[in-house]
Amino acid sequence: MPDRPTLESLAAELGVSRQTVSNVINRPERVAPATLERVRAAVEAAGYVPTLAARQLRTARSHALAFRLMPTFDGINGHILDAFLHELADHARRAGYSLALFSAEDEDDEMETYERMVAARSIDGVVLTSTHLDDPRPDRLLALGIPFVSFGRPWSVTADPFDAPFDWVDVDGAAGTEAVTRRLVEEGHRRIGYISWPLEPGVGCDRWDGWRRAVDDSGLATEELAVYCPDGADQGRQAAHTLLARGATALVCASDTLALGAARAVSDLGGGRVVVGFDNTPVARELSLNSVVQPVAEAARTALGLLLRRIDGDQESRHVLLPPTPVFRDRTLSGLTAEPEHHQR
Amino acid sequence: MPDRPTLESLAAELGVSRQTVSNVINRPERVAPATLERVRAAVEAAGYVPTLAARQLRTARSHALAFRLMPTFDGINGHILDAFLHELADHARRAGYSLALFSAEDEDDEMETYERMVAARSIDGVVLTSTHLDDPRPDRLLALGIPFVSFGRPWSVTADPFDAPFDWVDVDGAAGTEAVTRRLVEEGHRRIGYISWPLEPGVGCDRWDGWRRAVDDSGLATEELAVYCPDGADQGRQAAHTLLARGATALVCASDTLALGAARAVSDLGGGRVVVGFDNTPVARELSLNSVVQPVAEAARTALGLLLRRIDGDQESRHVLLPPTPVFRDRTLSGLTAEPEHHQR
DNA sequence: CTGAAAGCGCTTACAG
DNA sequence: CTGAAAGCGCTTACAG
Repeated sequence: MPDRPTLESLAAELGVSRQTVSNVINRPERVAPATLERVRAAVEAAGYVPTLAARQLRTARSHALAFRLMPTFDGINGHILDAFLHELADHARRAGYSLALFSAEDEDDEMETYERMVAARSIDGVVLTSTHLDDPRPDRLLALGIPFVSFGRPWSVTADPFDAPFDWVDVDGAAGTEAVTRRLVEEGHRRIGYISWPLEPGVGCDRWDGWRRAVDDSGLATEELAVYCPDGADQGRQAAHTLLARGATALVCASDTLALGAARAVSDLGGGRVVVGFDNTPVARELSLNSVVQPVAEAARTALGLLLRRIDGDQESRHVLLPPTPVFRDRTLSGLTAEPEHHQR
Repeated sequence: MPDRPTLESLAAELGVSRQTVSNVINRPERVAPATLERVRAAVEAAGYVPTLAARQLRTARSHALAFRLMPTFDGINGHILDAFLHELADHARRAGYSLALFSAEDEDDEMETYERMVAARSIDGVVLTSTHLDDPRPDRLLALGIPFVSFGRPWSVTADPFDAPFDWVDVDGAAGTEAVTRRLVEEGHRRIGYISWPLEPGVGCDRWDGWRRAVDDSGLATEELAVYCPDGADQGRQAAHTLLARGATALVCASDTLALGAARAVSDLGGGRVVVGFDNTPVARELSLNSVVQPVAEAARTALGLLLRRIDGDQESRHVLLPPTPVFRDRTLSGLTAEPEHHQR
């Protein structure tokens, strides 16, 4: 048994040229059936796998995708990104791509890392996450000329995300809070509060918009029933107390963290009020909180598909908005039974 | 400006040979100061970065480490692995290594992935996590001959982990629960319960051991004050009720998930009992639960150091056990003030 | 359908 | 201190 089989050593052993072996692996249709079978058996027996570096050097394709691991300041909400990464790794592998994971200090550091990776030809594309208002990264990646896809739409005061000159996938948060709110209206609620972080264009604003639409459509009061505060359980609890004092009977929250606090406020007052969070995090599941499930697996699959298409040279920009699904677990909500656990990893 | 600078194009431009440029990058001490400076300036100006694949092919080193993203069945406890991965990515990058992330169905799938990566020469080493009783992976990696380090000691009924023929880093869970329990004894508690998943060698058993040592040493009762149940908030709550009924005034839990449930049981009874969890997860922070902080950053740094040393040919096996740190936040604990938040990411 | 040739971009001994 | 040569292991046109 040689040190490690190569195309050369295998070919010599079989009495064929090494490009025949290469063809067996890369273009089997060009090889005669008999040869094909013979070579394949030998490849199998030797446990031969082409050396990645050699292939990369020759094809100028790394079959690797860059992914920045975001600092999870908040491990509760970081859950969505974690789940997204899992799904992405899964689908990437099936497509023959690997994930080059890295962490960065800040966005400049992040961009420098992409630049270095591109210069070293060690990645074919980038998966961006956690886009925010006036995010400089898409433009810089566009300038770099590296294919990329964003999980998260470009947030902007002026521009329409559907006009963006790059691919993105996002979850329609507004649709989620709207569905939740309409459901609460159907259940008979007339004063439905909303708790979220400050309202500049972004995730919180998007979710706020859904609540507002549903409440407006139903002719219910809105103004004094929205409270804006930083994302945190304590803040959510305080905000909830304010809203409950204003007569709210149900609270729609922009995150499970806020909902966690809101639920405590409700229990401070002896219960009987409904709280709904967002993201269906592990805490929500453990505490049987109502929440909204993001279709993370579908988002990851879609993002990967868009990116691979880009890498293959497609120039057209695509934008995909996916609908989330409310999950009601709280028995307080009349007539509702808890839905089966969604074991999204 | 050429398509993309290579050693060749840079050398031609500067009127030197390409190995001189290569020397400037890899062995600057062999180059005359004047040449060095001139070449460096050109490299900088051109934004030249060596193509990774070519270097890999030549040096037979990928400078990449494999890491399996574990399915996080439980996003609360999965937090430690997430934090570990962050730190690992950080330190790896500083050491010039990248992380090849992948997900796998099960351990067979995981092993096959390592084998393929080794065959394709696309990784230099493996970082193993989530070791368990009779884990088959270390032996298989040993047989593969690929350098690896394990975050988690080898759990076994018979063998001493310090005799293992491979490198591992782990957190001394027993030391954590022992410290916590002794502290509770100092605070005057005489009936201190313990809640954990079933006691086969592993993390739960290790943490149990610390509690038992402290309780035994203090001459307190143990037998009826330990309850074993699956890891979950509901289970923790139920177990806590059992122990509280047996007169426990403090509850040491093997996880924050169990502690979350136990805290609810305590509040069911009107409070006044102390609960301590483990891992200092985001939930514990949000809910001001007492917990134990794992030194994740140090574990990641140590693991990487051991692995790189292995990759460099060191044959000796090293085993490192790191002490965790209790964090008391609950004001119920007399005389204690909340410690400053540990913002481990 | 199969094989001889060229080359991807680097680094590593080895002469000079 | 600097340069000419060889080669890492592949794949891709191109002949035959």
